Amino acid sequence: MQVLLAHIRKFVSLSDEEAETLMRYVRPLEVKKKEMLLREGDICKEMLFVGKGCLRMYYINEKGTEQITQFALENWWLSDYTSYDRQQPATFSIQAVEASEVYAIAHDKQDALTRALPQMERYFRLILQKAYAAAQMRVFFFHNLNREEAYRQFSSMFPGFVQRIPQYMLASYLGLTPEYLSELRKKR
Amino acid sequence: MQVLLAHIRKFVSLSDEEAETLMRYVRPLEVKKKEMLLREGDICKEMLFVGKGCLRMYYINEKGTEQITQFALENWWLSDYTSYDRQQPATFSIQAVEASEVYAIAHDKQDALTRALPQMERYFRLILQKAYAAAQMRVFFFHNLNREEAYRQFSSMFPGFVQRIPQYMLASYLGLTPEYLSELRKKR
DNA sequence: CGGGCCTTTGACTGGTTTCAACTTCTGTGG
DNA sequence: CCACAGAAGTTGAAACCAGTCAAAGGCCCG
Repeated sequence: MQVLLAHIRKFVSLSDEEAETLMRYVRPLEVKKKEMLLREGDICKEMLFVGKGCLRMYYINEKGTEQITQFALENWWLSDYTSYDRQQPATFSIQAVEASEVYAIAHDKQDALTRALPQMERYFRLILQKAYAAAQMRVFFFHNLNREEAYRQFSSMFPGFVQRIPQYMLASYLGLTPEYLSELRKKR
Repeated sequence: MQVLLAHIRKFVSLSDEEAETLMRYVRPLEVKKKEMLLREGDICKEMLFVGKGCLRMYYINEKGTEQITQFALENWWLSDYTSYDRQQPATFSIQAVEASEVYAIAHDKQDALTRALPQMERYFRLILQKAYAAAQMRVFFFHNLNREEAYRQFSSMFPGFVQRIPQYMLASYLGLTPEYLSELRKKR
């Protein structure tokens, strides 16, 4: 829980007493590798914060293969926000890539939380602003670069992460086939 | 200004008196077609709300051609959020596609605004949540569909909008060449 | 009415996918 | 602790989606 508190305190102030209050609205959970946190079609009832480990969000495309749209590492929030915002069936599934420590805030408790701790409204605004900014930059990169350049760029930006996940997941995230990624790796 | 007030009131309550207060923090501006609202390299000092008209966000890629990453129509907010959030030089430029009515909120006034009207913190959180949700769905569509399908999907989702903008801008936004788009239009 | 920008057309090119077969790695039960 | 089955990664050939380039035609706006 300390990881989450530390993250929040980077954006807003929170006394020890307020931290106590906060913890009553947070559900901590330990998940095993490959454990599912959200299934396509279910309602996304919680926002998920990764304290330790790694999650992925994906869907099954028409060819029947998994297409990864997002990873979440330490200190990132992950949700199907369309499902969360409107409480409608999810487009995406969320699964643990590694054994992970996750902290969840439920949609139906978020109102009460922000009433109890108004500064949390600001915190959520700021993390969403950063997440949206990252999404804009992602469009920039993947429009601008071809697949090969995208792979090299991504590898050099997150060298540790590339080792951490299976290659076929990286291929899926970058939008290329495992075969082609294999060819690129051979080249250099 | 009524358009903005109406939009805010869809998410949070705002008395007439509070609306008065709000207006002191908003800069309304009329822009002509092709007028620039942000240039790459400048600091994005404001969030922009489109009351009427249409804006586009773009950058110049290494080949020297404009690459559009986003459009904003009526009731949408647009900014280079990386630049806005960290007050650092912008990656993108923003320009009016049509003559437009725009309402701007300055970064250095946003704090004072949310102190004067705490419910605005909630408003911004909610519109960012929706914007981020839309960004997630966009990744879903454009990973899943090939260029032809993306074009047909987009045309059927926003038939009016496709008429409203020049073809080369649509091509740029969808990430294909004007020549190829022309070929697709001929086909059906 | 003219000039420049937008759109169309066609030939050629290449980056990337698909498919199928083979090899290597990994984890689970005996 | 080893064996083995399934999962993950590699290789190569053939096909295709989409880009590039060049040139001509259409259309908007001054």
